[in-house]
Amino acid sequence: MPELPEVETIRRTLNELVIDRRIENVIVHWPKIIKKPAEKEQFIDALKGQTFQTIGRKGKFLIFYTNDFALVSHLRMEGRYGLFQRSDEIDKHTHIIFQFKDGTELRYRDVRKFGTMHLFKKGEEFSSLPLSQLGPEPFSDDFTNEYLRQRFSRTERNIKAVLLDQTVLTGLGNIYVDEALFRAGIHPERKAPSLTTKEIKKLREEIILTLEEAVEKGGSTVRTYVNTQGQIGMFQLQHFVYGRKGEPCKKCGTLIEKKVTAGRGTHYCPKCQRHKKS
DNA sequence: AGGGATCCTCGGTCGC
DNA sequence: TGCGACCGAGGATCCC
Repeated sequence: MPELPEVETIRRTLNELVIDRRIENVIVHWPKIIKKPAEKEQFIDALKGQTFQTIGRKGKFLIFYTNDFALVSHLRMEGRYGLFQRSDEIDKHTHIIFQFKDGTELRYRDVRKFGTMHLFKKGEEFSSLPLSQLGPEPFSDDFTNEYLRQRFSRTERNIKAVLLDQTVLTGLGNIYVDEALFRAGIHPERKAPSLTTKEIKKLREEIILTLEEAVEKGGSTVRTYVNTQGQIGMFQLQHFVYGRKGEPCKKCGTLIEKKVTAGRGTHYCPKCQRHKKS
């Protein structure tokens, strides 16, 4: 499930692979991935003849910029891109193909078909969903302690749910929320408004540090059973809690627990993240 | 406001 | 032991 560090790693890799390549044709095997425009033919016609200029990112969204368009792509759980030769065998989970003049092609694979693509005229991509409602990037100047305090104060939800909410902060998913909460010593079921000023400061620091370290390691590789080219992150080796249920805490030795919180599998150390009643 | 349903497939588990 | 049936995971959006 790619989150900010994985998407950033993919962005950097794709920038090397597809910039300056001109799209000769687009093949769509599963149209439901394309949410905008409504008809796949419009999507195909718009992109034919366009050249990839740069690739941006907002939270977990990739934004492919061409001469006239911004293609907003979300990988959800298992979406992945790869550059292939046209003669390479096509995997059954390949749903969208961007063919280039030189015989190479960018393929989008997605076993669960949960990923989405929205095509906008360049400049209009931030004005409507899915990008319009996103909160600040964790690395931006807008992501301050005071901002977090305000957002936490006007909800009754627990901190896990709030940090997963992309309108609060964009880029965190299940892995990095669990990791940041552990590193900040905060129980995932604490009510967001119960966090002290000191805890908010620590949490903000650990969110940034965790993401920075993860980007540096190329992200986390979880469930690597289908290994396409590239993008093999190593940050999973640094995980304190995610995917470590039943294993000893790296700080205190207590066994890591997992339970469902905010509808998500949630990993935590019951000792390092003791639940303080609010 | 916030919790639930929805979209998908496949690996894992259950039960015969 | 073999195999079909069923369940759950998971991000964002829509629904209520």
